[in-house]
Amino acid sequence: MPRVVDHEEQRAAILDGCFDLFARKGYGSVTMRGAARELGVSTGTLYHYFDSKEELFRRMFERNARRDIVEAEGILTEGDDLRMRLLKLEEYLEQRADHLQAVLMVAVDYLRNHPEPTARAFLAETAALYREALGERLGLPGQILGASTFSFVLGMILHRTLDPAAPAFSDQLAVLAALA
Amino acid sequence: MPRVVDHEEQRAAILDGCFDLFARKGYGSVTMRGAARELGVSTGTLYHYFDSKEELFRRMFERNARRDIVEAEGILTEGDDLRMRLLKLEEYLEQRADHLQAVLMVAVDYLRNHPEPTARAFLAETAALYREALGERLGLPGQILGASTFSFVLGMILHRTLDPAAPAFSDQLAVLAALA
Amino acid sequence: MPRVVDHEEQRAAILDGCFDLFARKGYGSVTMRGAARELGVSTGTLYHYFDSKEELFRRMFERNARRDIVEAEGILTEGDDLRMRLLKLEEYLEQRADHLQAVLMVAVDYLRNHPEPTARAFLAETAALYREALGERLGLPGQILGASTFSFVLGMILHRTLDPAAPAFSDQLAVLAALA
Amino acid sequence: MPRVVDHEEQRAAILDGCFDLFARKGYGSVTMRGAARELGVSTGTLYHYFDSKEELFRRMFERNARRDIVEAEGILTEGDDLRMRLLKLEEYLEQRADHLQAVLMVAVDYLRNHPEPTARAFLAETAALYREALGERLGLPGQILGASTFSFVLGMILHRTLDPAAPAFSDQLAVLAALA
DNA sequence: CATGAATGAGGGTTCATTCAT
DNA sequence: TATGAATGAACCCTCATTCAT
Repeated sequence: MPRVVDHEEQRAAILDGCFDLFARKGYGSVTMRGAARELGVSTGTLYHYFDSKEELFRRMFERNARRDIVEAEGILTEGDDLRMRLLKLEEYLEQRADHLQAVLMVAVDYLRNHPEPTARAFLAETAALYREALGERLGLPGQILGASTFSFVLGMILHRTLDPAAPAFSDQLAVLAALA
Repeated sequence: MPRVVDHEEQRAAILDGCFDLFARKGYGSVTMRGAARELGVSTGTLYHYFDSKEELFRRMFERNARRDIVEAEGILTEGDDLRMRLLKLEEYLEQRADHLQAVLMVAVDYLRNHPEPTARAFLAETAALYREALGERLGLPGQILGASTFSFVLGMILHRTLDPAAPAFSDQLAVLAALA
Repeated sequence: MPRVVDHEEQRAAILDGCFDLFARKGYGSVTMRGAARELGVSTGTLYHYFDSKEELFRRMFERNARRDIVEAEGILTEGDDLRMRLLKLEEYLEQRADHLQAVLMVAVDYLRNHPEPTARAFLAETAALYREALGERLGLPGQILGASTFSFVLGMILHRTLDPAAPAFSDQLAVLAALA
Repeated sequence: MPRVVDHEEQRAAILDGCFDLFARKGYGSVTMRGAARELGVSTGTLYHYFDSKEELFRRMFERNARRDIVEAEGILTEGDDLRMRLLKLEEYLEQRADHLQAVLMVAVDYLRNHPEPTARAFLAETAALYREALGERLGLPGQILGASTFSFVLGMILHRTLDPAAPAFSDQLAVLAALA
């Protein structure tokens, strides 16, 4: 037997250690050497577990998305009325604002570095995961309503990223709640 | 001082020729050599007019923003009622969807390549230009309402970028119009 | 000592499985990991049986040479007259052209990757095996005649490798036969 | 104007400086960094003049072939009878043995590193240059005779490369002359 | 005996920028 | 003013070999 290491566990450990790095610096600015150094392994080891930088990124990104969704589902408990659920959403967004900004940034960044259709498809799938979770948890009837709300959330996050002086999520969501 | 005129004309010509390049390939994938070749000048000339790739980008980006806004103002004519103005917005967005997606992408892309505060500040300013133009033209009372609508527009564009299967702008704006 | 038997069998199995790999991809392009995978063993096992990639190659190469010679001797039966034997040679060469090209390629390839005198000496020895077998089987009197014929055969193989449009072995050998 | 350098002259200077390196170490063992160092330029400069290692090699190889042929033609003067011309060939081969061995080695080496059909085609073309020059200069009637002689010459060179103890060119050519 | 995880120097190549002309 | 040759650090990735298990 080789060094007593559970292959899948190691992969997971690397992925977990990677998210921050990608989130902080962006896809294009993460170097495999840098990642290896940060993780305390060699570049060879990184390539032992992942075929390429892109594969490393994709697995990390998907893993993160699933975790985000689980976490969101823990907060956006069903059953309450819509106003209540919007408040929960606000709480979640505010709590995880930095993280979500990072996710968005890194997604766009990845897209720019990989213009191939497969990369687009990968991101579309992952975006759908988030969108569906949001629509479901918010109990919004109809696809379009869910997608529009997702657009709004996406936009608020991006808006704040581009301009930190953008209004708080709570204020913007209040507009939505008032209309609803 | 005819020299100066030529000088400024050259600068402008370079900037105009640059937007497509940045939009198509992204900030990180534009090389100064490539840009020079595409523009039919030498790298030396590029550096004669602009101190760095970043300066080239900034001037190009700002110039584009001003043009976008002028164009939008031509379409989002004031005077009509809100529903009418939302229809005009829809028309503008649909017409310029690709361009606006590119602008968004390139902005985020630039941010990732330049994490310094000055870069953030530059983008925040430019974002404000767009936001204010939108609020004004739509005749939305109150900053927050304007900012929220801007978030929504931003989100729709980004949503479509991440997932081309996202609902059409018209459908999403219809949700907004129905609420209003 | 059944252990020893197994051991030697394993070595032989590895060597036999290796030739194709080296022939197909060339010395420089065979990786120990790739070889291990193809053979269905681990890199560790490879290194257990052979000290280095070079040793693996040498043993494989020599083993192959011996087999080639045995095979050639089966075809180039003595006793016939020279013209007859040249026809047999032609038959053998045509039959095994691809294999012989591969042997030649891999030999040169190995030489380039190991410029040390010991590597040259190893190849010189192996070349002598082929040359002597050829001279003997063809019944050529004198070393120089044998060596010259060997040069010619070598040249035909290399010629065809460099330029697949080179004349067929039969046509070239006909020139030789006509002179003889 | 940029640094006063004739582009084509520089290219030629690099190519000339490269041959020895490739000949000495083989295609696979020449690194662009190493080549740059040896030539006293930076890797960037190498890539300024040649798109890739392969292009550098090809141009160098073809240039060398043309020079070889010009040189051979200077020695293998026409007009003499065949025996005389074979003596001249012997003189040329002996004089340039090391060089020709190197050419052969590097050609095979290149083939192993670039298995693509275009690489084969390139080598086939270059081989044809040598073959035709030889046939013409030796005044050999018929394609097959020329090609066979080329095979023989190729074989002698390779033979000597594989086994330095192989008979001298003169002795082997004497066999040919005796037959003719 | 056998495994395969781990290493890290080194591979080809890119690119923002400088500067002699 | 304009040119483009030159730089060299840094990029992603490979691979022979080692060694803990």
